[in-house]
Amino acid sequence: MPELPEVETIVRACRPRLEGRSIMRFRSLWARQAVPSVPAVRAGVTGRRIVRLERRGKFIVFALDDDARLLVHLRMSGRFEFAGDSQGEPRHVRAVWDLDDGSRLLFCDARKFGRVMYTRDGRTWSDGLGAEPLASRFTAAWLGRALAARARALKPLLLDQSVIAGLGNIYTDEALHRAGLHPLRRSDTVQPGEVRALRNAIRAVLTEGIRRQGTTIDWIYPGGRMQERLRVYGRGGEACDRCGDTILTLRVGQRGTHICPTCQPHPKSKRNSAGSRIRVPDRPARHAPRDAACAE
DNA sequence: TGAATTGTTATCGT
DNA sequence: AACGATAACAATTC
Repeated sequence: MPELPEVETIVRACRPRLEGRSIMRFRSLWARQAVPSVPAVRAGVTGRRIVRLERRGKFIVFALDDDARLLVHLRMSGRFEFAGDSQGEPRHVRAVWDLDDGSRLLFCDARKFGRVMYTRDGRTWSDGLGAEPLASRFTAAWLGRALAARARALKPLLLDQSVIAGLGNIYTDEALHRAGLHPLRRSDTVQPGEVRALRNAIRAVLTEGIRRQGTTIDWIYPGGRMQERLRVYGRGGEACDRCGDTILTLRVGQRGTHICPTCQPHPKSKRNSAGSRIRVPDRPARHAPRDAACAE
């Protein structure tokens, strides 16, 4: 579940070992991770020097010396490891980069959701990604316009990578709690003072997350200490540190969601009855597998 | 065993 | 028609 702070921590840790290195060889042990294809990635990166290692949203960006980019998305369970760093054989190795100093970078990914993407389009590959929440342009005014431009529940909007890039489930819940906003609050009803609180809360949780090197809640991401500072995430049934009320776990947009009902009062009564309509798809409408049509 | 997790895509409803 | 909500999906661990 690496979100922005975890990815930033990984990038900072890998930067001294990757910047300036040349890629001698690339191997993929899981064909579907490579976009557009394993041969395309291999041809693109072999012999190239890594000029900079950067982060954009939750993407790790290898800026290559020919202006092409290698993008790695860790998705749920991806992680980087250097060969020899840990005792024993690394598990779930899906890709390997041999570098010119003899070191080897491993991409390990138990669930195989991670992606390694090669693009020559250094300028516009990230056009579909939203604002960087820690950039100076991420102001209350900008966020206010983004919220007002849509009529969506706050939490799904904050999780939408095309609006803001980098927030995931943990930091979204934390930011909403710190801002005192309910995850189902409609984005276009948020008042200016609340927008400022939300903007500041987002930056505060992400900054603190980076300072504490991310959140470690399971075996996927080791080394973080932000879990000690979480106020709602994973704390259903416990007392809110701020008001003492019991933290609730609910379901918002198919995501486990944690709130303090006192600090984050529900918007209005239950005016939006759309949310109460439970539509049961009588038939999952299984479509014919489309792999017949699009051979890869 | 089923729940949990991310982001993309297809589809349904308004 | 455009937008928002929803579900399915990829795969694995506990």
